[in-house]
Amino acid sequence: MTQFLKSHRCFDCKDCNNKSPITKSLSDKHLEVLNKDRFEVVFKPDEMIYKQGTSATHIIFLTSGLAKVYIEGFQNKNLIIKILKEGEYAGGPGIFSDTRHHYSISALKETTACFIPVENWKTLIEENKDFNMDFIRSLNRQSIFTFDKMMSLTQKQMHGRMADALLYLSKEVYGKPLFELVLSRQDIADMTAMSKDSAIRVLKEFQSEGIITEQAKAIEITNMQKLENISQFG
Amino acid sequence: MTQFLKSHRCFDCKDCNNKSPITKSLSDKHLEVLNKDRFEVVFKPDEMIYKQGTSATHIIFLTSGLAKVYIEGFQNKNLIIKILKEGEYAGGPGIFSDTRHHYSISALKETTACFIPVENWKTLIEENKDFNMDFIRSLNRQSIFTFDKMMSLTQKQMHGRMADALLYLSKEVYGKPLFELVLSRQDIADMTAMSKDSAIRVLKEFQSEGIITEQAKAIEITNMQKLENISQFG
DNA sequence: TGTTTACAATGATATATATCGATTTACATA
DNA sequence: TATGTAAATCGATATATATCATTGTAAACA
Repeated sequence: MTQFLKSHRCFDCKDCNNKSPITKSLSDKHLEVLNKDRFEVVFKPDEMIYKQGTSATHIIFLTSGLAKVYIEGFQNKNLIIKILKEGEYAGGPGIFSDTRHHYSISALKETTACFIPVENWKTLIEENKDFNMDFIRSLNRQSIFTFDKMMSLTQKQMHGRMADALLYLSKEVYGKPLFELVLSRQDIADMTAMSKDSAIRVLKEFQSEGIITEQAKAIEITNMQKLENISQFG
Repeated sequence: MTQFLKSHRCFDCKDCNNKSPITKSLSDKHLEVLNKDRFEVVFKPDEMIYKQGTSATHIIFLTSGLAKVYIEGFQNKNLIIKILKEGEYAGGPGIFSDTRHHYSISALKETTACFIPVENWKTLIEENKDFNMDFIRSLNRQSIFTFDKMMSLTQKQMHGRMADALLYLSKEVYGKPLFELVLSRQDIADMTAMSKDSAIRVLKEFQSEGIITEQAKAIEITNMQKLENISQFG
């Protein structure tokens, strides 16, 4: 008989709480609301967590692993809009509007996602002013992030966009200049809105100019200053 | 002595109410909160309503006219993200996060904007659940709109992007296939993330193919079906 | 009326980027 | 170890787009 585990890693939202800034302002009572109907699912690399177009019934928190959030376009062309890491959540803009997912999320490595019903999230919004404001603030930060990305993608050429993507991975996702590369070349192309071949070429150029070093499945940024210059003027 | 008029056009938010869906759920009491400290300013064409980078202290409603919302990039390259029309509002993602404006808004023709202090807006959010949900919904719809734009700009080539811009103007801004063109060629270029010269060229091509007709300061879409095809496959 | 000025248009050219075909490499599996 | 398969690489080429220099046009103005 199939067993659905309530929790693989987290036994209670209280334990998870310190990982996710968004839930900071919740009282024990409200953490219990969050905890009540949640369930966790473990995804293998490349498995889909959300599928664009499906019904948006749950908010997800990543309790472990890494996932890519991407919009599926025409002719198999995707655009990766962000990388989700442990402790971060994703609702998607459809949550309270048309209740559909406007992007897909898939696991980049073994990843655990915690699913929280939208109705419970709504309860928190309605009953806790601070949480509500934190949520709105987080939506706003999302927008600012998206605007930045849009400017990078539409106004810089390939080298500048690639620099931005590498800086994003290094600074915001991993927090260090040497990081494992779970993304394929195609993924990197999808982050920078260029063809796979171009992504390969630009990365090679960065390597031969000593800006990055690639060994096995890792990338190290060896000349951060130069990369930031390229980001700014490329 | 300089006179600051409380209102040029609207005497009370109650009168304005039917124009703006976002305020639909407000009671008389809360409309009074909205009304209390608001003030209107008339802008001449090309004048700046918000300047990117400045302090985000007010939400604005357009009570008349038309304005462009755009992000100022590097080397004078701007990206127009939307056109604001009568009854619509703009807060900007900085409102409740870093209290800075992340985009500029300037008038495209004589335009009246009503300024509402952020604190009053916040009061409404905190005291009226329905309004709060409407506001969140509206933020979400904004995000969906931005995602769509980002996909258009990064995954379509010039003709497709131009088609999208024209369809946007026709369907969402003016609501009809014949409309006055208050935008310059540079503006259109800034909407479609291409150079001014390219924008001119693509528009000329659309004209010679009978997709649009341009007379004086107006554009008419004469072959909507064809334009939609170009939008989809270009 | 002529003159200025900003905007629009256009052809020639340069540049950025995508595409294609052919190899190579890495890795999983028999 | 052999072998199949997907991913990465690379050069040649085609295409899309920007840039530049020039001309045209129409509204504003002296």
